[in-house]
Amino acid sequence: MIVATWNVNSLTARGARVQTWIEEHQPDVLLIQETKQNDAKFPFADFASLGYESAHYGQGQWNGVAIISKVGLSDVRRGFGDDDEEARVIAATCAGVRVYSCYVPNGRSLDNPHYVYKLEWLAKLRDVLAERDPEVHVIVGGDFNVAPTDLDCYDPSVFEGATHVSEPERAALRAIEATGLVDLTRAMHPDEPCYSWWDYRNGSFRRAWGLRIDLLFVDEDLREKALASYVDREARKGEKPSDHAPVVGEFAL
DNA sequence: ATGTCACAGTCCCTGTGA
Repeated sequence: MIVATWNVNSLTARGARVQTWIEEHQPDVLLIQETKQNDAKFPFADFASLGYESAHYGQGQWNGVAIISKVGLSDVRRGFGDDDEEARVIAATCAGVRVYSCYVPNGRSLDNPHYVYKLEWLAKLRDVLAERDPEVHVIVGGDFNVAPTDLDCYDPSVFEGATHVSEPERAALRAIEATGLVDLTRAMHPDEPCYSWWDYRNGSFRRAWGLRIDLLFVDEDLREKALASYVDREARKGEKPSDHAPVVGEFAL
C-alpha cells in the first residue's frame, strides 16, 4: 500500500501536475492539502477517471483538504466537530486504515493570535488521536508547518524567534507521537534532512534551503510494516511546481 | 534574509497569506 501526502498550493493551479504525478506514482491513497477550492471546483471527475474516489473538505479561497483513494473511501469526517470554520482536516477509512489529511495553521509569528490558534489546533488533533480505536491502523499525514527537530531545518539560526521551530510547536508534535505514533520518514532516515518544502523566493530549492514540515505519522505496527518512505523532490522541479514536494510511505499490507 | 506564487477584488494593479 502506497500512501502519499502533498500540499499542492492550489489544486486549481496544480491540477495537471497532480494528475500526472498520480499517473506516474499510482498511490493507493493521496492526502492533499491547500486545495483552495470549494466542492463545485474540486475535480472529482478527473480523479474518478484515474480510478480514485474523492472526499473533499473545501472552503474556497484558503485551506481545503482532501483524500483520494483507489482502495475504498468510507466514514468520512470533516473538521473536529467544533466551531472552527477553517477547512484543515479530513479523515476517512481506506482499505481498513484510518487516514487523516491535515493542514496545520501556519502560526505567522510567535506573537500573533494565529500562533495560539496553531497550538490549540495541534492539541485538538492530539485529543482526537488519543481517542482512536487502537485496533485500527492509522496514518496521519499532512503539512504540519513544524520542523520536528533542527535536523529538519536547513539553518536553525535563520529561524530563531520564528514559527515552525519553536519549542511549544515541537512539543505539540511530540504529544501527538505520544499517542502511539511514529514520524515515518524520520524513523526510516535517521540522519538525512529529507526536506519537503522550499520557499519560492531566493532560489531556495537549488540552494537546498528547505524544511521538513510534511509528515506521515503512523501507528507502531504500521511502522514495522513500512517498506520505504521518501520525498519526491522531482515534483518540486519544472514548470509551476508547488512549494511542497510529496512525501510517500510504502507498506506491506 | 526575502530574488515568489496564488488569490480576490475590481482589474491589468494592490493587499493578503504563505
